Amino acid sequence: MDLDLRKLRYFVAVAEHLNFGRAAEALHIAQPVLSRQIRALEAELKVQLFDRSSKGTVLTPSGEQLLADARPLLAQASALLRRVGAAGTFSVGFMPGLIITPAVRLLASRHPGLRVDVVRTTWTDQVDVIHDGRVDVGYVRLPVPVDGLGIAPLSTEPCVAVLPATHRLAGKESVRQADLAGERIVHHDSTPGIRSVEEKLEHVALHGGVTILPLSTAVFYSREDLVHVPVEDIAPNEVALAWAAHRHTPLIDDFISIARQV
Amino acid sequence: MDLDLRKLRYFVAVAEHLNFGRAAEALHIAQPVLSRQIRALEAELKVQLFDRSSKGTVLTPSGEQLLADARPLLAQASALLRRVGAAGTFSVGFMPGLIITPAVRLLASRHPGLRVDVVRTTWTDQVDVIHDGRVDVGYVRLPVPVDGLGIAPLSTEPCVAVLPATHRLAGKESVRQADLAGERIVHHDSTPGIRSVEEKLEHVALHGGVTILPLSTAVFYSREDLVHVPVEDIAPNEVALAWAAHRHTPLIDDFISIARQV
DNA sequence: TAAAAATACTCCATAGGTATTTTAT
DNA sequence: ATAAAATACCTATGGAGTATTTTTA
Repeated sequence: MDLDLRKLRYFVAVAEHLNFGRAAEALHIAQPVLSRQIRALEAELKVQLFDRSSKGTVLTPSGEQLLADARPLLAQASALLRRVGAAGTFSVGFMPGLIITPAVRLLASRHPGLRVDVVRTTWTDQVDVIHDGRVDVGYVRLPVPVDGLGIAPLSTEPCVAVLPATHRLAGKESVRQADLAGERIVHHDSTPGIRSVEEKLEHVALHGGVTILPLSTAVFYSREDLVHVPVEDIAPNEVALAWAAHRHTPLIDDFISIARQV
Repeated sequence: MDLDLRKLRYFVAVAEHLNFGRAAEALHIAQPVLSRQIRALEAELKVQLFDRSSKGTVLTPSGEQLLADARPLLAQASALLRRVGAAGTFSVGFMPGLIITPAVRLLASRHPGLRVDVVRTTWTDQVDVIHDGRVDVGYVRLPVPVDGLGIAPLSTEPCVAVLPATHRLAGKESVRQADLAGERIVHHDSTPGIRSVEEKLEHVALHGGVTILPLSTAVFYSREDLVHVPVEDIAPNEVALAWAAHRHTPLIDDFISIARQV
């Protein structure tokens, strides 16, 4: 009748290891238990999930199908657990540089007794915190993977180039992308070891590179030895509010309308 | 460790009835069992879900919070069950009047061995079939409640007024909304007992009313005794492809790109 | 006193464990 | 012979039932 999330979790482990013994080890249970549970799951679903041939275990098409649904379901379940634990508090995620105080204040004033938390996010976890229930809504910088999210665009802001105060372009009113050709541009992905904006700026200051940031981020992290110059021909950065698409609570709806107004 | 969906289902029943005895009856279990299960759930979650005062049972804030997450989670779980049962087939929903054959053919030709089903939907269930797993993707007519859906706009088409061949406006090249003032306009919602386009048209033919339909729908259901005339000043109807936002399978991605091209 | 929920108890299905067997390379 | 999964068998947890008690309007 009801799906058993424990069995589903076991199934995902087997699907990931494609080996009952190692999956059982990862799950901290004995291998025969796992074999039996997967067989039970197959019986309950009336579907074969794995082909256990001698040369290894592989997913059947039904198994692939189940796996595609199983992961988000388990994620949603654990998000539910996290949220129930934090009931009575409303959490708002935000990327560095974004000012969310007015909206948060307004929400708090409208709902006396509600505790409102703010959670600073990064490029890498700005959507994760929404999916896993750490926040109810998040201010994100687009583009983001929109699967499973509701999105309300809020504002756009120009991008600036951040460079050492001694840089040849430092005094300019504005620059174009072409002016930056040949510069050492510091990206999150391209430069290993760079995990935060602070580190990015440190890198720029140390090695005389350049990095591109949304204006508010550049202002937020401004340093004496660095300056920023608007880049004319880069698409402006878009800020949006995002939430788990399937959720519908009065608080979330309320916050969305507040964020749109502010 | 793992959330128990059975207990969650019990919880939703109690939350809906706000009475353990009646909820137990609806669940076909004994009342003491339900009391014990809810207490167990509260213990597992370390949260009180109901205030059981003498004058009745009410949800606590934590309970409200849980309820908001519980319903979509249970819906997703039952959608999962439905989909696993239908593994190996890909189902496409469509509203009447939409031509989906080329896209369906193309998908089938690209995936030999795949069974492709088509499911005719209505205004009222065009998104339900996506959420409950009866279809993998659906051609929908906007606007739809977008929560939990991924949407890809496909095309727009003009709206036409459908009226009896004998109507005073029947011969016109086109009409404006003002021309229809004073006519008996047949809507889905406003006219009780109207459940399908066929019934709507029957109503129009019988009582000399008028109804507004997207062009393709009017053509699809054309009858000898009815004619249709473009309405200039109604926003064109938008057709989109929609799918469960959290799902990501190669087949869905493939169909999306096919639908966009066709 | 009546209605609603909780408690006491019994029974059984099933998850988990260890030891062992089957199966295919 | 070895590795991987399945089977056999045991224990204990926990779900479901009935009968009963507690609580409060």
